[in-house]
Amino acid sequence: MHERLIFHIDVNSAFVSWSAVEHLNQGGPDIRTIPSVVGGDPSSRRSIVAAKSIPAKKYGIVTGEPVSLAMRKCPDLVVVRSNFDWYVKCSRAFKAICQEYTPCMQSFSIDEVFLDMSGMHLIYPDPIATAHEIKDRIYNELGFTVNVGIGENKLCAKMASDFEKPNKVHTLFPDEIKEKMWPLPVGELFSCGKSSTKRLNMIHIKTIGDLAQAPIADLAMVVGERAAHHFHNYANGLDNSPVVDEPEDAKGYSAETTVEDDLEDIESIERILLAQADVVSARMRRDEGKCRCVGITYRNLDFVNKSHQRKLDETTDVTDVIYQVAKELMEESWKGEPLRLVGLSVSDIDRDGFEQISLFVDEKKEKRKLLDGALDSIRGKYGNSSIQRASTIDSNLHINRRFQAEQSNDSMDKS
DNA sequence: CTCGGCATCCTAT
DNA sequence: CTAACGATAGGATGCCGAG
Repeated sequence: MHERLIFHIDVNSAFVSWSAVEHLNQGGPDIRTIPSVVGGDPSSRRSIVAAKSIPAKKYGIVTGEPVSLAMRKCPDLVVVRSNFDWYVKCSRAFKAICQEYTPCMQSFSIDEVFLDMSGMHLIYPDPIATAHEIKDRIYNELGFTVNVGIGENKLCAKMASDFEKPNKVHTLFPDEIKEKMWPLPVGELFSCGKSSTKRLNMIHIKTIGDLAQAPIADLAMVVGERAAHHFHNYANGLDNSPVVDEPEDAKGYSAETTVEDDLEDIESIERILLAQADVVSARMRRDEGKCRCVGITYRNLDFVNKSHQRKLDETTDVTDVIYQVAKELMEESWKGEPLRLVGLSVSDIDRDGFEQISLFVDEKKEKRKLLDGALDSIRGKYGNSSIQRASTIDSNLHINRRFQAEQSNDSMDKS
């Protein structure tokens, strides 16, 4: 097999960039040039920083911290509410441009793609020039900047795109790994998070270079055999995972809700579970999946998480079945302490699409399926918020305030 | 010993 | 003074009991 050529393209501070373009369209300021953050509902005490501008970063503001803390670090901070519908449009436009350069593109998140440019030297003889062309086209046509990382595999391309920002092209080829990657703190290595960093620091591994040169047996003592090999490969720039251009089927669906007012009674909790069963099962039905496993999670005021799940006898996509199981699981597990978060998940998804044949048609079940189908088709026509079960309206006040996932490059900023 | 089932942990955007 | 803190997904790990 020949060597590969991979690009990783990452929108700089995606949510801030995209909100900046949106505000500029309406004659507002460019929030990229002032201390600003994007977060959830600004009126919520529990809103956190989803993305920050480069000027905001200079105040020590970090992604994931409470907006209230960020405002104390910088009293003039501009806080912008995230607009997920707009972000999806920006994301689509950005990916459409990227897709023009290769048939093999992997959407890695809302603001990141991998391009497999292998064997395209006849069309694009100069990869660095091509990367600049993509980057500049995105800026000229859409108004926001990206970084492009170039390497012989996905890991190197991704590490490279995280180098100096914004609006830059970087390479990380095999002969550059020692010079460009090894001096970095070990926590900068993709997939080396907080826990792994701490364990590796315990055996005096501080940089990616330290990690690359450590005996695998030493690594195994602190992170286990499997992770030891994984980290050894990554630190040496080794990765043969393919760019997967087909989106894969979801392995599970989940919803979780952090509430403004702590939950103290089972009725409030069940209202939320019903709302969650509704949205989760609708998403699963949209994808023509059925689940064999239902789970709940919850978090108390000390941030301690608990989860409880159960395998079902047969697969289901019926809202009410999922809700009933979730309710049972909650009753079995919750001891009555106040909660700040409740979640519902379905997994073990079956997509074969074969109806389970039963000689005795369950009439109740048929009716519930008809109901779900009717609700789904109305939602499909008029949008998700057009209809909801009466009993979920109250909890939807919280659902609608739900913060939308960050998924920008910001969480890769570690410095 | 291996596997399924489950709870928890870790990592990512 | 400290603590404050989101949604969603995928995978790893450890434990336990069954076969």
